[in-house]
This record gives sequence, structure tokens and C-alpha cells, in this order.
Amino acid sequence: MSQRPRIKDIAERLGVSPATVSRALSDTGLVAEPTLSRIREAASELDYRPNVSARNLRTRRSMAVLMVVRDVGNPFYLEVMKGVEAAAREAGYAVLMGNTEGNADREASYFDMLRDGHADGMILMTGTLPARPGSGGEWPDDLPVVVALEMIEGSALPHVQIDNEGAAARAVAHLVALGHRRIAHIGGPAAEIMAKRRRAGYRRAMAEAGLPVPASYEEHGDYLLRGGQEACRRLFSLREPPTAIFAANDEMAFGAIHELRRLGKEVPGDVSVVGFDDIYLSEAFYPPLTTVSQPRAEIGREAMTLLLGILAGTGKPDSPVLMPTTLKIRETTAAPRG
Amino acid sequence: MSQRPRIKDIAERLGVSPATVSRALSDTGLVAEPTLSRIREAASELDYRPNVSARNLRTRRSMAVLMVVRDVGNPFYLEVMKGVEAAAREAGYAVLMGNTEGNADREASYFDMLRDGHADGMILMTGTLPARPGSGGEWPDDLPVVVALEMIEGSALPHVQIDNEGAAARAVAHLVALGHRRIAHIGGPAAEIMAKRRRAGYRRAMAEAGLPVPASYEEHGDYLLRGGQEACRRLFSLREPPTAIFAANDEMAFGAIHELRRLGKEVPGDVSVVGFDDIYLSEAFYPPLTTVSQPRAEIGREAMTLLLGILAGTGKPDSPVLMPTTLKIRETTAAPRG
DNA sequence: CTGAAAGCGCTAACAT
DNA sequence: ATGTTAGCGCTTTCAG
Repeated sequence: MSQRPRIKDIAERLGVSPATVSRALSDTGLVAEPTLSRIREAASELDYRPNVSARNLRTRRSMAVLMVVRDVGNPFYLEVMKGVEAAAREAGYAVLMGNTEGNADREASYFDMLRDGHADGMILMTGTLPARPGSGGEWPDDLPVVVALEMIEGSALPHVQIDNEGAAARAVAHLVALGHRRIAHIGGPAAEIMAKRRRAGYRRAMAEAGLPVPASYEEHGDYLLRGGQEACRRLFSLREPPTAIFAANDEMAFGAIHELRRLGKEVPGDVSVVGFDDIYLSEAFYPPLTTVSQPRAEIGREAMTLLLGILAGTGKPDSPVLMPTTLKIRETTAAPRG
Repeated sequence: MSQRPRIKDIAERLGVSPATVSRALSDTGLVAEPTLSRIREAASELDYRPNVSARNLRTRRSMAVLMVVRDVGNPFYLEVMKGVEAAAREAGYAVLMGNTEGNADREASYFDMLRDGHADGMILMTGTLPARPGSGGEWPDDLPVVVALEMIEGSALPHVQIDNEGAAARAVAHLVALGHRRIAHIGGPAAEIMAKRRRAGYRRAMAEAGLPVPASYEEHGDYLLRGGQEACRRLFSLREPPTAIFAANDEMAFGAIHELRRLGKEVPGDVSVVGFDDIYLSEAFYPPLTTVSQPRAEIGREAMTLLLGILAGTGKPDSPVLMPTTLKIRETTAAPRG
């Protein structure tokens, strides 16, 4: 009871020096056997735990990493966080949570936390790099930062991501293979890079199939339910509505399906829909959603592994790490009617 | 460039003492105006950030809290985490993520982090307290820990929760009001306390309506999709299946709806279903789920606020803080057929 | 293999 | 209102 024991307490109790206790407890292999065991015993007896602030100050490391997302409330990040957390734990790192809500100041403040010793490294999943305060506005590329899930254009930071374009193309090819010719795309925000890639995949697949893409077939949403719904409504007010929709994420796909139901269209009978992301419970929806599945936990784990490598000075990959995707064919896609 | 500036650098540059710089930068109001501004300017010019390890060591606080859940991969916690994060940020606290996966050792290790200075307090959402190592196995009740969402029986730790029993009773009363008489319950694990409360609410509402509860109407699941599905299958293999189901969480409700669909039953035409939790996208499901909505972000925020109070020595509430719930009546409930 | 001594960067008494 | 001094608890040279 009383006071938390310090290293000094153990040392005094055993008549050895604090240095020896420190060495014994950190497994340096520099302490001989009679002493070693005695120290360990005493430590566990006193229920000793080294004070992290003191250690961090001395070692100049925090053994913590910062995991920054745009919105902690979005299930999209869940599995990635889980992967990050697991890999971090295994390596003895703690994980600090960062939520930017798209706010540049907050983004910047998380970078500050890197410099003030809050964390040793960062896994960035916001898709943006705040402008650097002070000087030129450029960030050095040797920051201990790994970009995951999202990507940051023009940055040489290591990335862990999927082949968004390829995966999108395969999703669309699936619709083509089913016999669809009028395939529309509900994309993300026009300027967003991931949205661009997925749209590029859509276009490529359409081109490869020799199918036309009228401008009106390229809709944009905000990745949210309502956005998908509205985009879908616009598509079905066209003279020649599509028979299939490829949405840039699951949530918009659900929105679209919702709208189709309102319009009295059956999925997949009348219209096929493919999503992207395979979020939690996507297969529990009705009908279960055909979608592109990212290995999100693996992405998180890989990102953390990369970061650990960087922190250990092992170096970093010079090209983005691409993780494999799977097209989960469930029940929202079928051959077009007629 | 070069080296990260320390307080000493600013002091030397300005010809003042480090103490003055420290005081100026931490807004103690003890530094007079000519100096104050000069220090602030110099600090921002050098882009100075105080080293947190040093500060933490000195102040014996980490300005971090630990948020511990059973499964970070479960969207159930999302909004709560968001609330916690927001309240923490506002108070200048960082949030450390803890994931126990139901493992007692890991639970215990998070408690250790409280003692080793990793965090100043903890928000516990696991519903369990690991046995205390060493002595009697009892935890002191004055730990800086707030239990949220879940509850820990026999603990005097402050709790932030909902009236699970009352909310469940109201959900069932809704079914009764629609005219249902054969109402079954798919509960959580029998031993789990939240599951017990929700079941108690179910029983109470049934009793109040003068309705019988055959033992076969009290099913149990694991809060997962498949559990709900299987429980539902069992219910519908009964001689007299129910016309309505109250599930202890949304995920099992979805599982049940899935199974009903397989059995050719319509929801809500043939069978009504009510869930509990109102998880992300529950309203996007088809049909949109009638469910009990917890103010999860508010729960997180409240828990964090309580914790801050405890850390500030303001004291803690002597009874659980109950947050209000809402029954979201959507489209999975209707009057029974006939 | 172990001990002595120094110091990480900061803040808080205590003085002035 | 500011400076001086002393540590917070740990690890790591440097000696021996």
C-alpha cells in the first residue's frame, strides 16, 4: 500500500544500486543470476511498475503511436483500428486516438503531438496532410508517419492501401459479365482522390467492355446514405436509366437501394447494385450487398508493422504497399431483366 | 531546424530564467506584460512545444485517459468513443485506446497502465473488473474509473448507463399496444448483467399486460447475427410461434429478420421485430428497424465529464447516472395479422 | 558484472 | 514579478 514503489525502493531493500535494478528489470542480460532473481522477486512482490513518464523522458520515446481518422464515429475505420491496435500491443506500443472531423487545425495539432513526445509515430487515415506551419508549407517526407486506407497525393510517405482503381474495375466487370450495358456510377466527392481512383476504375472497365458512359451516368455523393439516395433518384429520372449501379462505398449503395425500393424497383431483379468497402453488417442487409471487400484489419496491421519498422530505423518501402481486395458477390447483383 | 527547442533555449535567447518561461507559457498569470509577450513570440517563432514526458514526470499526471472496450471492432462502441474523445479533447486530455477481447489479463494490464502513469483515469466499457492481483481480489472503489454503457455489479464505481429494464419494458409495451400477445424475447448471454436487465424489462412488461411467458419464448443469443438467426429458428419451430420478437440488441434483431425472411415470413406483416441499441445504419436496413436508441455519444461525453470531475477532485455521484433512451418506431413493427 | 553520477526537460518551492 | 534551486524516476555512460 502506501506509496508507489520506485526503483530506488527495490534497490535499497536489496542493497544493490538503482542501476542494477533497472538493468535487471529491462532484461539487458547484464545482471548475474543471484541478483537477477532477487530483483525480479522483489519487484513482483512490491508490485512494481516503472513510471512511464520518467522512462519516456529518459529514453526520449513514448512507446505510443497516434492513429488519426477523420471521424471515429464511422464504422469504416473500425477494423483498421483493430488491426493497428493488435499490432501495436504486440510490440508494446500504446495507441492514441485522433479524430480530426476534417478540421485542419486539429490535423495539425496531431502532428504537433508527434513533436512534443506524445507519440513516436502516426498512422494517418485522413487522406490529407495539414499545411506545415511556419516555413514553406511542405512536410518532410521522413516523418514517422504511415498513411493507411487513404492516400495523399504527391507525398512520399509510405502508404498502405488497396488498388482502388483495379478493384473498382473488377466490380464493374462483374456487372458487365452479368450482361449489363447501362451501368452508372455513384462516386464520392469529385475532388477526393480515392473517389477519383474508383471512378477511373469504373471508366476503364466500361471502356474495356466498349460501353458508353454518358455524363449523366457519373453521379457524385458524399459517401453518406442520403447522398446515395439522391444520386439514385437523379439517375432514375433520366430518360434512359441504368440497369446497374456501382457505388463508391457501401453506405451510398444502401442509400441507392433504399431509393430503388421507393421507386418500386427490385434489387437485383430490376437493378443491380455493387458497393465498395464491405462494412460491418453489409451482409446482414437485405438483400445482402455485393461489394468490394478490403482486408481492413490487415491494412491496419500492415500499417502498424511498417511504422514499427520506421521507428526501429529499418527503413521504409519505396512504393505503396498494396493489399488484396475481394469482390464479395452476394445478392444485389443479377443479370438484367429481359 | 536543427534541434527541438527546449524551455532553456527560449530563456537564454531572451535573457530570462527558465522558470519564467514556463510560467508564461502555462498562463499562470504570474508573468508581467513586457516579458509575457516576448516569451510568447519567441516560443511561437521557435515553434516550441513543451516536452510532455518531462512535464508529466514533474506534474505526475499524464493528461491522458484510457478508454477500454471489449472489442474495438464492434460499432456498438463507436459513438461512445466519439463522445469520450470530444469531451477529452476539450479538456486537453488525450485518449488511449484499450481493447480487451474479453481477456482478463489484458483487462488487468489496462489497470496497470493507470498505476504506471500511462493514464490518469479510465473509462471502462467492458462490464467486468479483473480480479485484483495480489491481495484480497477486491478493487478499491476510489480508482479514477468510470463505468460506461455496461455495468459492474457490486461495484461502487460511478456508472453512466441507461435504464435497461425500463427501456426494454417500453419496447415490449409498444408491441403489446399494437395488439401482440405472443411476444418472444431473444436475450443476450444468460449470465450477462445487461442481458438480465433487458430480460427483466421484457418480463415486467409482459406481466403488466397480463401475458404469459412460456419458457420457450425466452431465447438466448450471443449478441451476434448468427445467434439471433438461430434463436429465431428455434422460436419458429415451436408449436405456437410468436407474432413478435423483442431482441436484446440490433444485431440479433437483424439475424432474426434474416431468418424470418428465409422462412417466408414477412416483417412486419407476419412478425414484428424490435431491437435494442440503434446502431449505425440501423435505419438503412430494410425494413428500417424499430429499436431502442441510446444516446451513445452523450453517454461517452457524460462519462468523460464525470471522470474529469473525479480527476479534479470534485467528487463523484453516489448513484448511477441514467441517460434517457428513445424508442425509435420505424418499420419492423405493426399490428399482428388477423 | 555492478556502482556512482549525471541528466532527460520541465515545474514548483523558496527566495528576492 | 522574476530568479535560483531542486528534484520528478528513470536509464546510461563511465569507472572499476
